[in-house]
Amino acid sequence: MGLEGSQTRARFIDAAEEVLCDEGMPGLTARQVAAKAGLKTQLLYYYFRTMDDLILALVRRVNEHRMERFEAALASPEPLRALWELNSDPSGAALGSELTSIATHREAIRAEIVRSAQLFRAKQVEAVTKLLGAETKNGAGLVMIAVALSRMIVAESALGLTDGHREALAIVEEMLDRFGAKQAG
Amino acid sequence: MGLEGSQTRARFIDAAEEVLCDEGMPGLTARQVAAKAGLKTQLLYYYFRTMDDLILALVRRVNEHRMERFEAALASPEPLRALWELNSDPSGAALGSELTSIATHREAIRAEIVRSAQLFRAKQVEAVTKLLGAETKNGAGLVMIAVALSRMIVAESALGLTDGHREALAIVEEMLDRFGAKQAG
DNA sequence: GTCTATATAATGATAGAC
DNA sequence: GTCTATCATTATATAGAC
Repeated sequence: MGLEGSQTRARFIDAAEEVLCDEGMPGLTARQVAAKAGLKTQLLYYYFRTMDDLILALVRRVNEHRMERFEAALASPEPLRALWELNSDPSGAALGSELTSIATHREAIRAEIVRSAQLFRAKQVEAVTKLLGAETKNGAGLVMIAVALSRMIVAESALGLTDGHREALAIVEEMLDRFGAKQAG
Repeated sequence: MGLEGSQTRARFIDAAEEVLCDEGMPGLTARQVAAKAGLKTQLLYYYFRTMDDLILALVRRVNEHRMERFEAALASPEPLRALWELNSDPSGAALGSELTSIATHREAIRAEIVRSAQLFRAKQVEAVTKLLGAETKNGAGLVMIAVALSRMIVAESALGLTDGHREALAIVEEMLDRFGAKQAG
């Protein structure tokens, strides 16, 4: 059984994703990942040369998941709202923020994260621009606002800080209703 | 000379602010702060019982600075634009993001950060609502969007990821022009 | 492939001399 | 107040037995 397709290897990546979601980047240590996987810390270094290697594999995994969920959202009956909900999903938004944090502090992984973020943004902008059609000529700007807003709301909510969230969500709802109506009609 | 008013104590806090700006939360260690201050690591524990104590003092300092700059922005000839620029200032926006990160990972300091974030948001919402007057009934929502957007743009720019930034800034500029014109007229 | 044992560096923090 | 010396803990990572 090769290293690439190994089930044990996959368990480490699964555990890393869980840890990143629950504890964020500071918790992403060899010990915590191995503990979550129920495996020995030293075994991790049999499957991954370094922690950066594990994190790189994790980043690729997170991006694949994100892309799958993105395609599913596009196929839903109300794609704009589904996209907003995808971005607002606590675990998804948290992972997005943590990826930015990882990219900031780990040079070795930065390029991969930036590249995949660019790809994901391009896909989202393309989809939103198409969905909005003649409604606006600035789909990219709206995507930026939606992504930034959803991430901040999720991060702050985790702290119990919700001031202004209701009002911001009202703006989003108004736009979704307006554009959703145009799509349906 | 008491501990509170000590100049050496202030040097540690200065150094901590620099480190937080340059390296982010992972770099905020006793050794790095002391090195930046040009002082011994152990001396830090004479002035601060624990690292959390130092970080708490830093949080209070950052908030004071932020409030001062906020008041200055309000007094400027174009307050809305000055507020946007305050939020978009790389060091200010980076500190805002790092404070959220600290609050997420350090329970002991969370309450202080959340409280000051609530205070700052309330002040910003009050000011923007007043400045916009009859233009909008949702100043809080606009403040949320502006803060979230500026933080994300600053964080991404530091990674060399600028896709969509121009388009998002165009939306902000359009609104500043519109509301600025109403103020002037 | 998985284990025990260990190397090395960094972390927060304390004791006690001066 | 500042110093030297030190400790316990955790980090990444490796060596070698089985």
